[in-house]
Amino acid sequence: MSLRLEEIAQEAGVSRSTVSRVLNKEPHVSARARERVLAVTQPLNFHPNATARSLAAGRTRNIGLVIPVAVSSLFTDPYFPLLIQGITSACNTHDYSVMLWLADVEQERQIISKITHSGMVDGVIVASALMDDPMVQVLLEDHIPFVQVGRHPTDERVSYVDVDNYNSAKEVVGYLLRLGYRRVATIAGPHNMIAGHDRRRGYQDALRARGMIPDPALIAEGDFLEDGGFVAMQQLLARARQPGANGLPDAVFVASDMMATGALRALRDAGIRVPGDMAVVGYDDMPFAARTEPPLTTVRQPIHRAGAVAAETLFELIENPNTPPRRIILPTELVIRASTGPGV
Amino acid sequence: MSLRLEEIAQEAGVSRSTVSRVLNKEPHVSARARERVLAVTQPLNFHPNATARSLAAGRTRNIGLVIPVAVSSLFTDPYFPLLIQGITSACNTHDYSVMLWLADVEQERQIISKITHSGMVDGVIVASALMDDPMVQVLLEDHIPFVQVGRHPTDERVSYVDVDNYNSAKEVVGYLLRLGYRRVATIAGPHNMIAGHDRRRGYQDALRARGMIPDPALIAEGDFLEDGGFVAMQQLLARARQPGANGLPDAVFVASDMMATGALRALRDAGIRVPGDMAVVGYDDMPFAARTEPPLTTVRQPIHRAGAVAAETLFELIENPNTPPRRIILPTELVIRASTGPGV
DNA sequence: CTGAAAGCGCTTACAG
DNA sequence: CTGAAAGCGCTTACAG
Repeated sequence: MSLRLEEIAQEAGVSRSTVSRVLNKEPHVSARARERVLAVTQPLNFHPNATARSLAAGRTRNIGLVIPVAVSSLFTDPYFPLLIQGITSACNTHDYSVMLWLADVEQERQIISKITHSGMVDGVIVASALMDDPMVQVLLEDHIPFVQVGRHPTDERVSYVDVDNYNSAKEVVGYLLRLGYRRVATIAGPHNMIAGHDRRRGYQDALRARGMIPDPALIAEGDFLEDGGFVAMQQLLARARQPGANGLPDAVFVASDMMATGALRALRDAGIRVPGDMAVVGYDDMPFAARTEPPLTTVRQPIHRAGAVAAETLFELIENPNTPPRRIILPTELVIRASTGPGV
Repeated sequence: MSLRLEEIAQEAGVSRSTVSRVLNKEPHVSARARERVLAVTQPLNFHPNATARSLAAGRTRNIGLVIPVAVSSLFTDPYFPLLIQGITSACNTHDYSVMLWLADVEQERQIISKITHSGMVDGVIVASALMDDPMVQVLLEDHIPFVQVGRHPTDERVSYVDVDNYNSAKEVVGYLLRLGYRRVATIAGPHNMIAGHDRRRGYQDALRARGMIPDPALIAEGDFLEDGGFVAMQQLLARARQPGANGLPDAVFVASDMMATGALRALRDAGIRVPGDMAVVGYDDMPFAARTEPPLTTVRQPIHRAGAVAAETLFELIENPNTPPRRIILPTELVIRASTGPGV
């Protein structure tokens, strides 16, 4: 169907090897040969067959992006589009392509083993793995270069890029405390996801740092999505109405902006004013966080950049197989808006 | 690194050809040979090298998903994640993989020609092409099987899946008219995107069908995103305040739910009540449409399904090269919620 | 610097 | 039904 190196070689009056060398930008080619080859190759917009090239070279220049099962429902979260944009943008500039797998419950195992055993990709990015995701072990055992978006809690062979969820959460809760809020609740992310876990710990330790004891009644858990935040806030409100309860929280740290919008909606429904009756903080600084009612104080994390850095780190691991595991923490930033008010 | 067919063959006591046949589920293999092969292949979780297989077979079982430049900013729209989920899900069940390209301004040409000339994929899905996207011509000329999500306005060689944007828009505007609204405005999508174009025409013809003449002052254009809807609504309001204007619209058909949330925000800011002062209609029925304030009357379109159908159509085109162009229209549904009120 | 040739790991007529 | 062998279109030592 398409032209082959052979045809180009004939046309240019050189050997197939030389054409290959020119196309791969290898150094030891005479200027003359190079010109001749490019003279026929450029106007034709010729690209060598990627499959044959992969087979011969032993590398595909493809990376896999795997978004595991339990979080694929999270795909309605603007987090993933941003991450994907970052990844594809790095791939474009480094001449890699990305294969996308949204791993489905029953299919996950099967997909992973296909990926790892069939040589479709040179490496893998795992987005938001669960804390106990077995996929990571498979990748490790099979020596597939991979980087995880989100740190691995225990295994230090895992390369990752993440933000400092623990300290950033601690910081923003500290900010609430300094504003004078005293019953600070949290709507945490899933405890089996590392970001959920770390932000929750940050919340707890911020309280402890002030000599306060985290009250389980002030901790609800959501799934990082809007509805989850809505339901979790309703739980918090219901608990506050129980006999013997200590009344409404005066502030809440919500572990994602999506959940925060759900929480705001629950508060609106309940006639509770923000920040007058309750301060609200989110996490992510999604584009919409500046436009919620009221605008959301939140923690900005560089999602697009995390994607790009993850990809670039993966390229490094692929191209230098002896690179030790890379653990990269990207900076966050506290963004103060109206939802936390002036304090009490 | 990995095992090859050769090793499996030796272990199973058959030839490499036979192993290949078993793995490819070809019919003419004796039960005995099949068993022997599977006996060694299954426990090992063996997968033949995808690259070698592609090269030998002349097909990759990969499809490309290309989201062109001008819409890649739209990637913050939940539309794309839903579409992608539909596509990957069909790919999983049909044993295809998807390669993802978000084509960037300068890179688009380059990416397309790499895709079409290097044989990385057997076909391509083009999501939301601009009406004059040159990529389509390239795909056509190079005889690459492809299907577009969104119809092509003129070229009947293009296979696509779409919804009936024109009639569904006409229908929902007709609904507003039957409710008694008389100054019905629209916030249209970009005129260079087919969906924006068609929904706008549907709006205009619904008015004409009632003997009304579309008033340019009642037509604003947005980019399908939240901010675009916000700005467009502000324009509409500003025009209504001009000297000689005929006052506020009493209803507005917004061409996407995202823009509708922006429009609602602009109305809230301006102290205009929905639906009391102005009825608002969206398009898409995104998950959040049921939770806006007030909940949004909208047109439900099956985005996830469109992705799956686009993929399946592409598989058909790939596997039966003589298939004539397929033009598939998926059904929409009018979803009535509070934002249009009981009528006047 | 350059070319002839082996080889990447499969699939698939072809012959039996 | 099965195997030996050619061939897919490249890359890359190897020799010169």
